[in-house]
Amino acid sequence: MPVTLQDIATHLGVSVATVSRALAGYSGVAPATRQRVLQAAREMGYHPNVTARRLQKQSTDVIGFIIPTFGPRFSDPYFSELMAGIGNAAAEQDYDVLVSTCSPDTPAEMQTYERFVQGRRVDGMLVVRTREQDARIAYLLEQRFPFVAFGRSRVEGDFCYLDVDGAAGIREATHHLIALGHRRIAIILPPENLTFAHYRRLGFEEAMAEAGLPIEQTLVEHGDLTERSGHEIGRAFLTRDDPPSAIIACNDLMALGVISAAQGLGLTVGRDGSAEPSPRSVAVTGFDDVSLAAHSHPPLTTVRQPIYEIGQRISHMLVRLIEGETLEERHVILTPQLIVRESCGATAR
Amino acid sequence: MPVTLQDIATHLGVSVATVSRALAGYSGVAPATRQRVLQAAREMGYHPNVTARRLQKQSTDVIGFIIPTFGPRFSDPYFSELMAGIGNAAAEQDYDVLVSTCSPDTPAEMQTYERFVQGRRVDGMLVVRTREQDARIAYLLEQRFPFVAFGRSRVEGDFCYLDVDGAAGIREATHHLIALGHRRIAIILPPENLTFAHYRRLGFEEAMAEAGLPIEQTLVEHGDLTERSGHEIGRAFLTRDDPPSAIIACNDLMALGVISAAQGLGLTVGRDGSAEPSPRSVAVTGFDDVSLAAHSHPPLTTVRQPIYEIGQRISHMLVRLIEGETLEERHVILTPQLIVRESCGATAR
DNA sequence: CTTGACATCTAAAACGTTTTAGAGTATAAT
DNA sequence: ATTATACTCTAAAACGTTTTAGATGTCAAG
Repeated sequence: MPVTLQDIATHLGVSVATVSRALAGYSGVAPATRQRVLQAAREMGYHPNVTARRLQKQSTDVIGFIIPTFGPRFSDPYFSELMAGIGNAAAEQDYDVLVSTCSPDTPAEMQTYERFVQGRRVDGMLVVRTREQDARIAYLLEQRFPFVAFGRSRVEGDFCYLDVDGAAGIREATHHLIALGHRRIAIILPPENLTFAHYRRLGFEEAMAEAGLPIEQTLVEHGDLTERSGHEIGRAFLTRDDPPSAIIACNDLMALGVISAAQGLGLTVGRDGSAEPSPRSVAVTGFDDVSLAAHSHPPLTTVRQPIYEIGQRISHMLVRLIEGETLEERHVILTPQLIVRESCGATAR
Repeated sequence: MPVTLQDIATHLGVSVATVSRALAGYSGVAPATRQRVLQAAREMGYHPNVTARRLQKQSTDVIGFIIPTFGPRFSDPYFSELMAGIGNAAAEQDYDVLVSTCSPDTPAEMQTYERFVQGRRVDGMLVVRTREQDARIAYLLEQRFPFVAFGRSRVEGDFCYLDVDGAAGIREATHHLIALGHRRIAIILPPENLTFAHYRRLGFEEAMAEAGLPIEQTLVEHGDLTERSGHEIGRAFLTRDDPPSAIIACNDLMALGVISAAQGLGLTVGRDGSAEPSPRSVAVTGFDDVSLAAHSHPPLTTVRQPIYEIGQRISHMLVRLIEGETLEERHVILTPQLIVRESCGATAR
């Protein structure tokens, strides 16, 4: 029993068309009539039915966002912040966000994309955690469906993306550790199929090469981006006979796991009083700068990517794309910033 | 140019009605015809237009979830896990989830609820982080709009909710600390207007009273649930002349903040070797058991609420409510479980 | 040979909006 | 007085589906 245009029209003795245009603010309706319509709409508590409007307009003003969740229990501050950025920017532009969660690279994930796209539930998609071979991107390209990716991919064809220069970020972090005297540096990379794993490895390799340092392959591991994974791999590194003096984790969650593993082994994270790297201490760096990073103990040296702003920006880009406006930049690369805190031992405790 | 029922109908020389019923699996269409329709639909790549279907059915099969975000930058592993639970359960029941983010208790928040409800964008709402006086709940009740709350509220009127017995959880945590010899116990409560703050305070008061211990009001503070807040308040507690020997934080994020503050002050969190509480150590407990809790250093003693399952359950309850099925229980209270780890000093380091 | 029952199908209405094409009526210009 | 020009309004189509009411044909029972 919600009030419809028809209700207002009959109540006022005019046609639905007139009511519609009066409310839409079109010209071609007498000021007096418009006032009457506006008032009646207010009094009768009219609220447009978006479904009907969507059917007519053949667009939904909704964007889709499918969160790749590892495992059923999924907990990551990174995504809540990204979500906030996406949601707020979308709301500003009068768009809604339809969200779903799926394990990456599964049939269920592709089905969800199809559900969103084929059912025309959304006008465009946001793709995050891009993969080297990304079936989602291939599919969206093939369907010629509007989308913006956070991250690059090897997939054939051009598409809009925003990415952070992970190579530069890790390069800087590595340089920093080298400058602090570290020579044996371990790295915990993201899962190999994710595009950003490639760039982060690259940055590490470049920095080590520039410094003329060899890379020991046994000090290069892939984690799954959880603190648990960081804990396990970190512990494995640190209990070797020849442990590294520094560990680069490719996201903050894993870095926090490494810190906890190190402390569990009685090691000091960061500076332990000696000027040089010592066997009783280990330097740790992360990537992301989630809000926990600043409040861990010791505070985490990390590479900051502005997650919230990234959410906003890809949201904006997608809306522009949907509305057919030309994008000033179809490919955006952001340079992340090294945030030096105490976990690498650079500053006093 | 997506394929419509009409397209199939003309292609096959039958009416849209027949195509529709054939696809819907209704009786009243000859088996042979049904086969022809099914095949044509497959070949032509037909996908129903959900918007049209929604308009006809007058329902959307979408549930709404508005995340209360403190501050623009918002980062909480708790919500990503809740979201995963809600999303997965919804998907199982062929429902979609429309998500938005708003600062709690603002006009913008109410507008978003109105937007969802009045525009009939969703068939029901999920309300989380309930407040003592909750305008959202009052509004939904007044509109007679289906919703399920995670948490109780003082508002007039009956509604469906699921809640965790926070009083019991904090009572147990407090008992545990008392049993370990703690007498001066501080607590960092959630913001006062949130309903669960009330119950958690209650649990604390009950446990202290049972043990015949006085509550010092200067050791009772309200935080804002961020690690930052935990850090600040924890530091304030610990730099007093008469610091508490234990601090109960009402969520894990704040507890992690407290731990980092304590360690920053050179204190040991958990056991420091002595059998009794010592001035060089402090016990810390949290609430939630987010996945970080198990991997912090020391691992966090906390009260576990099964966040993922809670998400699933409220999602299920809401769908039942929407579909007019009778709920076995309109009010569910879950008993949380104390998880003893090392941050309270009970187990060896 | 009816009559009714049944199976199969279709036309048309309905959902609530926007928009196109045009009708009707003033007012101004010729 | 006629024509043109706004101006204001409306009827109707359209969006793609579901569903109601009814049409048509077949067959069996009477």
